[in-house]
Amino acid sequence: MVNDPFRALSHPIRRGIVERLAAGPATVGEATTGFGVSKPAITKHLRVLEDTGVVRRVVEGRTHRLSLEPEVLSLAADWMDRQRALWRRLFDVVDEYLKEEAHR
Amino acid sequence: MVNDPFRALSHPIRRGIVERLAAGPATVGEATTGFGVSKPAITKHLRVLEDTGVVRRVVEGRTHRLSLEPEVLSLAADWMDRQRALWRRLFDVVDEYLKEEAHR
DNA sequence: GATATCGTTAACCCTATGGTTAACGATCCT
DNA sequence: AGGATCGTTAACCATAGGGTTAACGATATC
Repeated sequence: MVNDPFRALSHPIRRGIVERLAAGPATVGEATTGFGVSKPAITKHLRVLEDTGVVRRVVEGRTHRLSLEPEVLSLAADWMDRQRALWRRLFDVVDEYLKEEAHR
Repeated sequence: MVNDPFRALSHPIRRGIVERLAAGPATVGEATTGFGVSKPAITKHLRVLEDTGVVRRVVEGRTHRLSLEPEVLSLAADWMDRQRALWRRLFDVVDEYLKEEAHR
């Protein structure tokens, strides 16, 4: 509903589904069995993934084929990259400071 | 409580706080003003960030100094990297397939 | 046509989440 | 001591989140 990729990834089952789909498209059954919850629960998780644009669904007869739509996830990945770059810079600054300190 | 970095990042205000702290340590006031919510709301967001290990707090007199503790966020970043690598591989496979197809 | 299979929808439940106001604790400043 | 400032705690509220069972719709299979 809020189209937030981090929200989509905030539940381990949804991350699990994404992991499986990262290996290639799969039916709902293939992509979601073994998580230890009921089918309606799965349906809801899929709805979140679709609403946020992470997963696309194509109905093929009575099965539904899911595939990953990584553009939205890329937004999250890019955010993480930017943050990580800042952490690194922060580490470098601290490092530099400690070196300067050591010279006195 | 569940120590899940994605959960910590699933709210825009918490991501905002992380972004500010990525620029360097700051007091609660410095890191959290301007989000348009009350102070108790901020306190709760900070609690989530602390519980998940993303942020550390050192009390300095009446102010509290917050600093980023990126190890936990790195877990999330690493997960994103692994996934991204898989998407790329998936793209390559599809690319390869389309090329093969074109040769016929 | 009857039945099995894939997956969803409907209705419901409980807890977590995110917000508020009011009051407080602790420190700093005159 | 008295007041301003930083931030938290307490109590409460509304909604979202994640789960269930029961029933269904639509396709496939015998």
